[in-house]
Amino acid sequence: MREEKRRRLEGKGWKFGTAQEFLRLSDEEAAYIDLKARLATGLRKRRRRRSLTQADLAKRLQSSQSRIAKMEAGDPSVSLDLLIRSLLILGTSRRELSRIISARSPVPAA
Amino acid sequence: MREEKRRRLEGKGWKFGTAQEFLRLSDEEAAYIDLKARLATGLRKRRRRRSLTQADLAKRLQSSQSRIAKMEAGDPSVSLDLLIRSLLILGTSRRELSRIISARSPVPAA
DNA sequence: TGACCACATGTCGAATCTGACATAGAGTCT
DNA sequence: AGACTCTATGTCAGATTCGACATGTGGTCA
Repeated sequence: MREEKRRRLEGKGWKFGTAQEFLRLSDEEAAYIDLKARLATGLRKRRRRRSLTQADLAKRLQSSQSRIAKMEAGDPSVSLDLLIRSLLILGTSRRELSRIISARSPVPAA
Repeated sequence: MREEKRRRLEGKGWKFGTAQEFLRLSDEEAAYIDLKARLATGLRKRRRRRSLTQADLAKRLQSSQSRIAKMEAGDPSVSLDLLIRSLLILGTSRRELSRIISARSPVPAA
């Protein structure tokens, strides 16, 4: 992504420089964040359903507890790529993935 | 991703060290590649529908022609993140996205 | 043939993302 | 209270991905 654009996601994460910028999230940015939140929730749900702790899951994914926490929080330092790879490793099918993405509610029943 | 795992995607890209490794793609890896291919095709389709050249699209996405080519080729140097962001910028809705991902055919009609 | 045009491929410095670690809540138990 | 468990948050070196550029390929014109 472009610096110019990146720069709007200043500092650690979502904090923007000015209030108007905060209110002026572009459509794509909003869609991106929404999508990330859905995947994040989907991941947490699937982890919980298996009664795994973040540490357990981290081991399976060859990652770390802190990164799992960030994934589930939709942290800006986490890419869609990592979220999706994690879901796939948990055995999520394309069909389920598609459901997570398109469900009317941000927290799909499945 | 882990080194150990990465290392299997040696050299430039998909080429594996040995033939058995090539034939032993794990389920997640296969799903990941399949997903990437779908998004790649979806992107190309949407670009073509708008009669844009790769260079045109690159301008819109604030990227470069070569990266667009790599995206559409599902090149290993391209992340799902970039592919999805590009689709979103092209106005692809979550619903369409979900369709691209789950369609029975790897090249969804829409 | 040569001059374009759209696309593919390779490389590279810079930007971003990741796993690991430390540490800090918050909840539960004795 | 202290000990323990699970989760959240901050940091950072190393790995990955990025845009940009150069260059190659194939097609279509005159």
